[in-house]
Amino acid sequence: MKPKITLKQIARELGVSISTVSKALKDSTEISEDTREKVKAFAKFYNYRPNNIALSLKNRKTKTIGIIIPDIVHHFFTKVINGIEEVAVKRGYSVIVGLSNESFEKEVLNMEMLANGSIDGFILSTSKETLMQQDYHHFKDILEEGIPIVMFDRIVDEINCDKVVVDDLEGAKNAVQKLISSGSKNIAIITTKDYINVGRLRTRGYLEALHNNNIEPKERLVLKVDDKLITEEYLEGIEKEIQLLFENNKDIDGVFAVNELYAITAMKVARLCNKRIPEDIQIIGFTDGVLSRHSYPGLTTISQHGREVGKKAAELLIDKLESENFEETYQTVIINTELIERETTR
Amino acid sequence: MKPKITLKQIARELGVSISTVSKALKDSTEISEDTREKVKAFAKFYNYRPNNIALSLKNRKTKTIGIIIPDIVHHFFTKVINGIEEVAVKRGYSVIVGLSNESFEKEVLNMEMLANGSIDGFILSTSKETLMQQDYHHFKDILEEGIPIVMFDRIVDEINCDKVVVDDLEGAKNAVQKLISSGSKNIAIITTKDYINVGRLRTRGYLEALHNNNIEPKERLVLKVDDKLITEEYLEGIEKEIQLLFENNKDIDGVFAVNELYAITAMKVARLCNKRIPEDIQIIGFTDGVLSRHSYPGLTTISQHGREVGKKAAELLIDKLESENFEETYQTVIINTELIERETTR
DNA sequence: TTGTACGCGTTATCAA
DNA sequence: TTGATAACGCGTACAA
Repeated sequence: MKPKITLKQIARELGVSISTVSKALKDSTEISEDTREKVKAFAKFYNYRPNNIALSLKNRKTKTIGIIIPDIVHHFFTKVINGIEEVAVKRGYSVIVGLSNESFEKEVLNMEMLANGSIDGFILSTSKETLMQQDYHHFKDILEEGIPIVMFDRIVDEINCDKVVVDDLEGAKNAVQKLISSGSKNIAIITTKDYINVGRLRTRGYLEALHNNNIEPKERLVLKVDDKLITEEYLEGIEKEIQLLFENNKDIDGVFAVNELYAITAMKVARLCNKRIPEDIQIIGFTDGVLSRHSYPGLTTISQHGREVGKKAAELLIDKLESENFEETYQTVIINTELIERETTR
Repeated sequence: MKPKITLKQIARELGVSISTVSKALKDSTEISEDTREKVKAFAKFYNYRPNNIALSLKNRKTKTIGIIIPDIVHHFFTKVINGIEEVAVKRGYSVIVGLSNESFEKEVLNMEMLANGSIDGFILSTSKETLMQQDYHHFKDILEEGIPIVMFDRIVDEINCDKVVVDDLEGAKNAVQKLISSGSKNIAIITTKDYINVGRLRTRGYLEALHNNNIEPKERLVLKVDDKLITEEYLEGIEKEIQLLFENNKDIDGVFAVNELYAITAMKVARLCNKRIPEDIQIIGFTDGVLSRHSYPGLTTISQHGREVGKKAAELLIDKLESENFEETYQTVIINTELIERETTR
């Protein structure tokens, strides 16, 4: 076993001082050609690399980004991480991931932990519990400490920081417009409870699209699923709720689901009701997922471009981190959505 | 803005020495009740928390685990991360994620970067390129440096370290046995090229199951897909290959696919060939994914228990990190698979 | 009971 | 051209 070598050890072996070694390795002209070569050869032989921790302590910069997300087993978040990581490595940063598991407490703990020197800034999407309780003191505290935050997707309006969001309103409008244009008359929406801003915006888009086409919205066609953690039993719960929606509203001929799971479940229920897709009923989802592409029939969706969200978020954060005069000016970047037509629409 | 407070600042404010503050905060009896209270009150007010970086430097332990995986947009890996994170936080560790993107170079770079003090140990799954090139010097180097590694799923036999694997052989045997028991006579396997040990083992399981049932394996029923990075065009490539398999072997009445994507694609092709599932052809996959559960019809699969893999890997690693006398004894833990019957088998 | 000194690994400044 | 010293933030052995 040969543990990592340090400047000190090199210095001792070569009979020079630590600072000489340090300078030699950085090609400082202060050091003679001779010793420079000697030191570099030795360092190379022993595969010397500066210790990141020591550098972090000295520079007061860790060159790592903390990502806090509610759930990693989720295609959208995973795409976002991918995007973040891509620009992070490109700009010399590492990425440390904390999962809140949709819990307020875990979100707070995780952030406090990482904020104690482990990271230079955060990129995060808020947990459901946090959104529900509307307790954002941890975000405020961390910003107060001078640690920048970039929020994405599930953002908090009350917090003043950079944000990257998907164009939920416009995307939803496009989705519903597509259904209308293709002949659906009675369009249901399967959405989340209102405290999730994402669901709220998509619901608004649904209503606006209806309005633009002079269609009277009907309360009975709006299903707000109680959005808890996804467990096996809960899944059945969603299915039951959607089943009820279909049974009580035999006239439904179009469905806009605010996420992939709801859309897929709606397809399943439609099949159970012997409705043909897309002939009898059109379905459209909102997601970036794998399910949509590989479902049968292929699900038409509004793609969220999660990767772009991540890339943009990382750029915003790193720009802020590396700007000398960190101006107190924040922006909200909106990433456009895209309608991907597959087989569940006509 | 109120930046993080340090021991030094507390000491200065209170007119005592740094070590007094340090001791007071740890309830040392060396310090008088009086100053202890005073210090603690002050620290609490200013929300003092020790700086992780300084602690890491001092203790020569970062209390963080480096995870290196080929691809985060992948349900199995995501489950594994989930498992790792769960036991990591429970035992006071953070998790830093590096993506190799199936590239040898990125794998090496990422590991070298993190090995310079950022992490205490690695949990990793090897990239395809690394497996293909069979160049494992970076693993050796890092182990040499005294940094423990736990490999999972795509392991490397030549490297001496702890490993956690799914029981690919047994799982594959069970899958094929299920097909045989349910009446399939001509069972095809859709697998990867041999350099992926996982694919190799599953292929062996397929052959063993056939053998156990006195069925002669047929070369023409074995499809080894050229397993590159998954892109849109590549996806079509797989589909074509499978289509060819079906067309050239009209007698196929059972398919064992070594991953979810192949299985789903096989289902698609079967539909195109007007084969009823499971009446005319049974299909079974090998995965932990979401696709299987939500596909139509629901895909029967061998579940890999990714979460368990992650949990076990994290336990092995942390145990090793925290054992005083890090014995040079390594184990390979095998996580059992489970047959989950859905609608693609009879 | 409190404080001093040292070390973790590095770099920057200043002195030799 | 080289080296000693201080500093980043913390904990601790030892001295006062």
